[in-house]
Amino acid sequence: MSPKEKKGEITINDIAKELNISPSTVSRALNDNAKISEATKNKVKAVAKDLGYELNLVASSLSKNKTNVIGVIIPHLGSQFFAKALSGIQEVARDNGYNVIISQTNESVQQEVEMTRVMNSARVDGLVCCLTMETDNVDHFNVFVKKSIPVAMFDRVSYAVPGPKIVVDNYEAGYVATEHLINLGCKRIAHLAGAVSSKVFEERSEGFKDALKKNSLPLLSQFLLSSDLTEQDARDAVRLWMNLPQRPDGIVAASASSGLIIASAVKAMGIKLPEELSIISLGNERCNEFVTPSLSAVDMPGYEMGKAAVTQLIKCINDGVTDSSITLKPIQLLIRNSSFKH
Amino acid sequence: MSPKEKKGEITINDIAKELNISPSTVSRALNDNAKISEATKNKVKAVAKDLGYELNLVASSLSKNKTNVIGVIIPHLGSQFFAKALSGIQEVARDNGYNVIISQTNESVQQEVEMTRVMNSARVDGLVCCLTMETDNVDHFNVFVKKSIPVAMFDRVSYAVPGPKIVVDNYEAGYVATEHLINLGCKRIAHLAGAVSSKVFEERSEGFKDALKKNSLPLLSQFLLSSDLTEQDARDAVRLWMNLPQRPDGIVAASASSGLIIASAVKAMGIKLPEELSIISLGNERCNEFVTPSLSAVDMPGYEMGKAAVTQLIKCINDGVTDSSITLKPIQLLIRNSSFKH
DNA sequence: TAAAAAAGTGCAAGCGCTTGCATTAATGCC
DNA sequence: GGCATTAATGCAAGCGCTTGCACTTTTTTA
Repeated sequence: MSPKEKKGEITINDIAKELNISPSTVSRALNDNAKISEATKNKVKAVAKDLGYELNLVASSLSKNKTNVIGVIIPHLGSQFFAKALSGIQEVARDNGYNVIISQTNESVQQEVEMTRVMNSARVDGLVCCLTMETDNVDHFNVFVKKSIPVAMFDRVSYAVPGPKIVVDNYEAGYVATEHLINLGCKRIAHLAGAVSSKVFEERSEGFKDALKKNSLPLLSQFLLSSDLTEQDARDAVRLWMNLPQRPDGIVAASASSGLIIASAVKAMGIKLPEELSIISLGNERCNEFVTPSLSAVDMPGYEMGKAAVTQLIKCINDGVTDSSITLKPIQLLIRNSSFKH
Repeated sequence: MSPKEKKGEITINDIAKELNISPSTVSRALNDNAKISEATKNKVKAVAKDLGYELNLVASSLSKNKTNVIGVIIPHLGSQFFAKALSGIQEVARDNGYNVIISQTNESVQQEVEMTRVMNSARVDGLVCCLTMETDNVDHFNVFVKKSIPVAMFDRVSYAVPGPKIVVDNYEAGYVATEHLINLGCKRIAHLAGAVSSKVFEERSEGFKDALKKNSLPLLSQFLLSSDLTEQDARDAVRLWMNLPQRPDGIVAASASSGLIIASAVKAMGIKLPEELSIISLGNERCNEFVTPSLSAVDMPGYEMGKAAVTQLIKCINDGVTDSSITLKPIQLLIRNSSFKH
């Protein structure tokens, strides 16, 4: 094995030796530095290609004190909303020359804290994250704030951390969905809400309530349920509502998956959708098109949120951290067969 | 701004100065090197914590010539199967002290080539990937092979690249699914297959054909269609089949999403599922439970494949590249309401 | 045509950490 | 009590690239 192959890695020094010039010239040539003559650049590039040289990003990062890496911390990788968001994140990052390293918290605050530590160690140039449901203390982001490493948050955000926030107008989502049911003639609308501690779900609830109020419809206390939106929660809610003497004639589900479960549970009870009951969910999944009846939904633009988050993040990386806050609209109302004109 | 804060980063030198010892001792102490006394270790760790020191992985990687990063190249981040796989990949990686950097090819070979270049530049310690549908030339992986950087492939793999291969037994999937329909009494079973160029789909087809043969059922040529499994392809297949004088009484769809579309298209034609026609798809999605009738499927264990891929990869990183090839079984047959006893 | 400006390269330090080897201090042995 | 071990620490080079500054050569300007 010749010494050149020992490490299997070609460096700028190899190129330099080959051409009898200095490594600094090689570096500058490869980076298209204006001070290097075209002739030299061409020679260098040719040899680089010849030898199969590929920039060592690790070394480059160290000396430039910039990694060109964006860290992503999200609750799950497996769920549709986040998968979409991640896809958007990765695309924009790639287009701007950034790599992205990922991590999932599984809704555990402890994991979230741990992951910020890892991201810090990796010296990411920026962070995009969606907080855990339980996160209220956000001190673990201080490391980044102190170093002016921008942190962009989307969906579940905290205004206690400076940096871009990308959210959808959850209030409007709740409002629009509810109003849609009202326009169809529903009079007794129920809402399965998410944990009150979460801004996202609180706002959706507010939108729901205001839509009722604006339309002079009463809000029955049993018709507004808060939960963790687990499968069991959804089933319990359905059981409770459907055993009421006065059943609801419309349901607004706070999440895509709870909507799906509610619809399925209701159907299992033999209740006719949408004739006896209209359903709409806040958050759309591909499923919604395929179930019978297809499920109306307010679309939450995960992909767009991901893109927007990174776009803003990169702006901050380049121009310094700012507090830009983007509320994505319009939220698309997808009217399908689960909501019906009474 | 004091000089210590200028960079905002605490280094081992800062700790060394604070304690009047050498940086090497600090480094060793932090790494729990046996040659360092407990007393020193404790002092060092205390000061490190005090100053808020966090290892600079970039510098560490450079000097150790090991990044502890695993690169992932997959077709999409947004699709359910890959999202699951990614989730498994990330978990195992994290548990073993690896970070993962991601990229998606969008089924473009050119992107795939580009991404291998990026991963090489990032000096990943290992690569896990699922090839593009169109990938036949795999020369772009040679860089890694030459450097003995292990490459683990899952689902869509190439045996031309050394390293672990994680696949499901696609033949068995096709076989089992078909047999299930046969056991229900289906006599005229059709199959919408994927591109023949793909091993995955070819094997599923083979399983389908063999199941028919084994059970002495004829294979009608119009009943075996190859396609790219797009939405349009699925609709076309349904139209063709349902206009036949002798309609099929069972359909095996080569993918989860085509199965969903087939079921939906068939229902739209007023055909009764599962009374007139049984459907099963190779690949399961959450949707399948929620559609009516719920869709039977052979489950493809994405999450497990992801985990297995990284597990094998890390084994290779530690012990050298080997060609371990894992075929995941048993594939789970999820019998739901779309397949019915005739 | 001499002086000034511009163009093109090279030198060498530095990014923060790791590690082989040398050095010193402490302990054990006969 | 002198010598060989062992334990604990420091030195300094090196990982591969970047970059401020110095230097040389060429071109421009008056």
